[in-house]
Amino acid sequence: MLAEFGYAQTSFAKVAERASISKSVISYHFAGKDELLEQVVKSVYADGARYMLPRIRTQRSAQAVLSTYLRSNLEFIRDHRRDIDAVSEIFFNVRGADGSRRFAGGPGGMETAVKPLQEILQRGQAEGDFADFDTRTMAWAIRNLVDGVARRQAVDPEFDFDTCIDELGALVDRATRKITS
Amino acid sequence: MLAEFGYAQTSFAKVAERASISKSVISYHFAGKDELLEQVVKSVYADGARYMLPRIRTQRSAQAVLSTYLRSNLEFIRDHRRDIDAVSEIFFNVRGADGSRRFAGGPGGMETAVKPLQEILQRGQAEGDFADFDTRTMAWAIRNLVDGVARRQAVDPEFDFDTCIDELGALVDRATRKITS
Amino acid sequence: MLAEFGYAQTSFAKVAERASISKSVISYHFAGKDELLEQVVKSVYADGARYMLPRIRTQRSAQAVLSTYLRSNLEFIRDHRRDIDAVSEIFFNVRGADGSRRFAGGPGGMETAVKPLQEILQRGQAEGDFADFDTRTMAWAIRNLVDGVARRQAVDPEFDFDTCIDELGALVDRATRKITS
Amino acid sequence: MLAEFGYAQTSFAKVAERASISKSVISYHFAGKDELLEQVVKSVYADGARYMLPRIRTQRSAQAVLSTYLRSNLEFIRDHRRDIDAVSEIFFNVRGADGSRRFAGGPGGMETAVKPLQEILQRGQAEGDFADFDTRTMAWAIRNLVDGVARRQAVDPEFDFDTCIDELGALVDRATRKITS
DNA sequence: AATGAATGAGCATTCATTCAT
DNA sequence: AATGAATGAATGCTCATTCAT
Repeated sequence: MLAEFGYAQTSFAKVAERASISKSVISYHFAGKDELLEQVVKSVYADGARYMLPRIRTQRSAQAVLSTYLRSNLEFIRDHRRDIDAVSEIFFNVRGADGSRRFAGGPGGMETAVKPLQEILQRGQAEGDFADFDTRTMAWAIRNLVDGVARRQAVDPEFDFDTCIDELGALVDRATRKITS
Repeated sequence: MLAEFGYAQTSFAKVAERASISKSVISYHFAGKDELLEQVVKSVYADGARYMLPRIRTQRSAQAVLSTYLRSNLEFIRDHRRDIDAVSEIFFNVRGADGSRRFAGGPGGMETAVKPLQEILQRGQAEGDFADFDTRTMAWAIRNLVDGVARRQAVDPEFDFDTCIDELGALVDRATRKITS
Repeated sequence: MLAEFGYAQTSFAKVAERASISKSVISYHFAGKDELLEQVVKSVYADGARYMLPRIRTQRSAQAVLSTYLRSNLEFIRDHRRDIDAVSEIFFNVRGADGSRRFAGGPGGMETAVKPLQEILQRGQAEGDFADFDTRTMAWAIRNLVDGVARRQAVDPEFDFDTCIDELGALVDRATRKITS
Repeated sequence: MLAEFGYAQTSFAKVAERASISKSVISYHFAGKDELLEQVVKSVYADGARYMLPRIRTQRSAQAVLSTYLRSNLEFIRDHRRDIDAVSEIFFNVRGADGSRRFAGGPGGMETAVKPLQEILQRGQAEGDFADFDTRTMAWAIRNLVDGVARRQAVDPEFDFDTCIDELGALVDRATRKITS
């Protein structure tokens, strides 16, 4: 729904009609629109973590962790396209009264996603596998690469997911790996 | 306005109040909300092209062109933050009646941005400067990196633009350059 | 309301204020302005039929049927002046996007009213009671006579309904009856 | 314009666009919307009088005057369909602030049309040509018959004007003529 | 637990009109 | 004489939310 029509065009009325429930049941179960959306975000992030973490945990080296993180994240996006689109809509659109993005630092916010990634990168640099880049910028860059795939998937008819996973894996590898002569 | 409150919270009424004009003057000058937003997008893209193109044209090699493209694009984003945010909002939110993104392929759409970038990458590969990657995926990746900066700028208090420009320049260089032993 | 202020001056806001309800309740109960008006028309026509039909059905000869049709229709108009005025407003004013009258052929449209009248006239001619006139023109003429009474009632201070019923009955009788020497 | 789209859908903006003039020129030349419409009504009524009066004046007997009045009026309606439709729209729709019909008694109002007709009928009764009916009701009835033709013309695809003129002439003749044995 | 009816605030848009040029 | 720009009021309608049942 969110994924299909976008945030601005998604109303309780439409959601309720689509789900064959009454509008008021939404207000009944959630404190408000924002709480409903927060639940959606939390739920998708939990699903994502449930898929990715077991795969990542089998890895030892920072390099392998990063590569597994990237691959499993992209696989999750590939297999949960509508959910991911919905979360993008929410993350991008939900604002407080002052106009600030509500999900900026909260659950599902970028901070939550960037921090652990940055830690992997720092470990890789400490272990001598990664080149000497700014870990925060690299962490953001990788997140942008991943999130961008969700958007590309939505609009690019030439898009092939498996090629993309391989290519981005190679790209990130080249971008992070320390060159040894 | 758009940059500050987001698409869903930006109404004619608020725009008019902010600009100290009447609501109806907006409908008077533009055929509708969508036309107004289209004008904003076109105008910002024209500004961007006016800034970037002269810089890019001084370069010869694909490598230099790419690096200048990236740097000048980031500089433009740095110096036109509100405009860029506004365009992000519009690009992400404006939809047709069927829910499809209206700006997906049009002026300012991703296709318009990805195509020329892809051509630079193809030239670089032909000239033997760039590694053997999928040019379309790389072009999208670079666009995502650039657009992600606009978003990071909006939410990351630790963000330093000049570091970011240098780091992303190096990142893209490592990700594209052919390794010669 | 419609009867009082006319179609163009009857807005949701005024209706709501008059009825001491909120504007939105109108949109809640009806799909739109046109659907609301359609319901009004249907309802008044149903009332009219409920009044007229039992009276007409007691008659046998086409002459008696016509005279009872006319009299009962005028009585209904006399006793439901506001409703009739409202329906006139709607019938005359509601248009499609192309400017065509929406109710021209539909329920409450002239066709619906003219057809059965024409059949009575044809039967009367077949039975030898009515003169040799064009039944369609006569049917339209009788409808115009009847509908005109609603309008006259609205503007003519000298108007007396019972005189009018008698006079129009005699008029139509003279206009339709076959002269036998 | 009025004839085509109806009163409620006819705005200065549309009129101006159709006429290739600026909106403001309308407000410039007329005191307001109502004055403009009044001019339209006056103009059409003057045209009607210019067509009908010379024809009527050639007649002597009330019977001949009535028949010529009817025929020439219908001919004028046949040949000025759009104008007549426009006037119907105005007459039916223009209201004062209190909701009263502005043109009810004024130029083009029913009173103006009914009075002279009633006088013809009274003369005919005095001269012994017409039966003993209520002249005011008959005058209104004839006006309704005539005005109804304009409406029928707009919606009835089976309508044939020349048949209608002959039939209504005969109808009114039967309805008014004194029966002499 | 769930809902249908109702609501006030807000929406983009159109209206006839004004006014400086 | 004529107009383009601008406006306040009003339009039909949607919104998330409330509340009695």
